[in-house]
Amino acid sequence: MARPVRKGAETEGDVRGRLLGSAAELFSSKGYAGTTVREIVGRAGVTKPALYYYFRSKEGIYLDLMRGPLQGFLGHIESAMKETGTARERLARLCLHAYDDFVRNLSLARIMFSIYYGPPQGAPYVDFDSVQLRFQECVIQVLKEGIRNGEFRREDTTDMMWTVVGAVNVAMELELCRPGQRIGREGIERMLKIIFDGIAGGRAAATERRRGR
Amino acid sequence: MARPVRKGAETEGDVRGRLLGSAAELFSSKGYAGTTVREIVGRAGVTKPALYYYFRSKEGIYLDLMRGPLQGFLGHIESAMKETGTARERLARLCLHAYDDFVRNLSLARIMFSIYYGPPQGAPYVDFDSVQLRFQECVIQVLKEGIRNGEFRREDTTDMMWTVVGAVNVAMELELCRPGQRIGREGIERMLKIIFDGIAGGRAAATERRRGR
DNA sequence: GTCTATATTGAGATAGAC
DNA sequence: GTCTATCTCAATATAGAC
Repeated sequence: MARPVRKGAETEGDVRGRLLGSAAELFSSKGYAGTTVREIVGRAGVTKPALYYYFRSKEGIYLDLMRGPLQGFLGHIESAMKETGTARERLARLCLHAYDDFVRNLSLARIMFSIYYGPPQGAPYVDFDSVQLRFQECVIQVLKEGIRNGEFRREDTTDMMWTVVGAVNVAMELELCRPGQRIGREGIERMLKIIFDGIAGGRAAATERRRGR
Repeated sequence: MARPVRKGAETEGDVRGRLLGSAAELFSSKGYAGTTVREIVGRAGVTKPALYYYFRSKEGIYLDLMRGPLQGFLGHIESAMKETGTARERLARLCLHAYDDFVRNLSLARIMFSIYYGPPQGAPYVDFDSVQLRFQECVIQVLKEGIRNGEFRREDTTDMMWTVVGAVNVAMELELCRPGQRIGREGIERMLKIIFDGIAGGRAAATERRRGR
């Protein structure tokens, strides 16, 4: 044998890719401040100058790591919004797309989650908020369509949106802290059914409302 | 003037209390690994040996900080379970107690949240899970009572529980990342109404179900 | 591009005076 | 109990050879 050929057969192959993969796992399992560049390069099988060559710093590799999945998520919800169907179907698809994206990038999602909801740990600023906001806007938009066509009651769409977002979030959170006991896609659909029934419009709900006022 | 009298007039007064307060704010705003003991003692107006005297280490002050609120939370939900009323009322009270407790200890809640759902950041292990599990058990217990007395449909209580927990969590998360735009107690009550309507039993829902099968 | 070797800073923790 | 002074080690980052 000549020297060990690692290119192609590896998860990433090149040094840059191995560094990104290593950083993702370590940031995800120990946090940003809790991870050292020694560990990152050690797990990637290279030395420190390699990291400082490809990325300019610890902050640099962190930022490079975040950008991809965030852009991907935005793209996926935009294309999910183009699909057709009832409001219930479209909302379910939107939520499941978000959940699938989350599970696909579970490692990075964990560190994003902990920095978005928790302390920044000294990590450089990343605008998670605008992504979250865009998702909420999409949910509200479909809810309003559902109200217009009579699928949902004519009530506060913000409240409805938060309830829907809560269901998706709780499925994600369960995936983070108790993967065994996860709700999964089917669980999300069952939670959404409960919520949709709770905000249902149409005959029964309409008469009930007229009676109530 | 003699030397500045700080006792009593301070938030905490004694050195130990000032150290705890300082650590709470710093862990909350910078994470466990992102906070240094120099910062903790600096903000508390004392020097390092004082911290190592009262607590044995950085891990020690962190653990002392977590224990109180966690025990308090457990106590509050147990006493909330003793109160009476309809299942809807009891569930709402349970959720609002949890939310109130969260808001009351917002600083610590932030760091708990980020370590429970995210990477441990090198912080020593704390059993957040059993507290969360106990809350979930309580929700399920009241849901089952609601099914027995006809308030709720006879369906999967786990799905119902997750939907309820999702609503509470989303209110907490909003408090963490966008305090201005918070849903608050009233928002939780409105979300719960949606969910309760979605799982409602009684006359209408009962006939609907008999028809559906 | 990737290494060895090292600079520099600041981390957690402690000895010992008062 | 609280301080000054200091230990030890590991952190991020870089210089410069190959």
